[in-house]
Amino acid sequence: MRGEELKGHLDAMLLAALEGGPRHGYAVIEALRQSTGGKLDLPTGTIYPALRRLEQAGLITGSWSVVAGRRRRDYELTPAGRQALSGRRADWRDFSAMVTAALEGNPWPSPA
Amino acid sequence: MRGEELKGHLDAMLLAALEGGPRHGYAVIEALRQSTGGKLDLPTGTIYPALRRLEQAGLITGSWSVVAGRRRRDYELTPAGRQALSGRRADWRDFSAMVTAALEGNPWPSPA
DNA sequence: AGCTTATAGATAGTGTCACTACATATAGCA
DNA sequence: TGCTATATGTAGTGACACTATCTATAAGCT
Repeated sequence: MRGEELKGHLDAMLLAALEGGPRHGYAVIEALRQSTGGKLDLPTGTIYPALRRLEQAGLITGSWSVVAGRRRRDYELTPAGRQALSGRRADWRDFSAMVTAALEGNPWPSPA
Repeated sequence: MRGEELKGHLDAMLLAALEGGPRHGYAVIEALRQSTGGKLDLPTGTIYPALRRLEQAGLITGSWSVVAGRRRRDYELTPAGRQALSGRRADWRDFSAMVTAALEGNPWPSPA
């Protein structure tokens, strides 16, 4: 999966991955890997900065915990995050419909 | 339409806009505006550099002409461009299926 | 004891690319 | 004379997902 393609859509997917309940970064990676049948395999260098960005934006809140001797930062959707998620989903529907329309284009040529 | 969202998908749309026959940059903008019901309204600062990039990549070829006293650069798909277009269309189908899957996610929580 | 893998997090730096803002020029209309 | 549409172009910016690298613990294998 070429990197550029993802631009602008990552946040929506991260929020969606947290919709089912709190998750830490590593678990988000796995959740997305599972829900996309292995197609989306995000590097840690992508996910951790992105989660910070979402936290700073107030869309998720993080809290530290220690499980099996390993520290985790669990993230949870805020109300604003839930709202943002539904907005992003709508955006995606619009966007994908638009691109699909552009790719289907005009069956017959209408030359300038 | 936020700019970042488009990243990586613009080339496919430009190639698609040229599929019905040669077009110059300005006409490509209008073609995409029409085929997307006005949703995609590309600025000239986006389209002209992008067409250059595609030309340099060998996916389209351009030629100057003068119509009604105005000079135009008409672009046409090369065989490589047609091949690239069908590849990009397939990429888009995969990509959009992946994002949709990620956004639908898991209905019930499966906490880590 | 030593090695590898999985788990878990982080950051510095890079590269791509669509964008804004601006500049140029012709044609047609009011 | 000015405005709009047509037509192309460049310089510079900013966003952001990426690569590469680092730290650290636990579990499993040999």
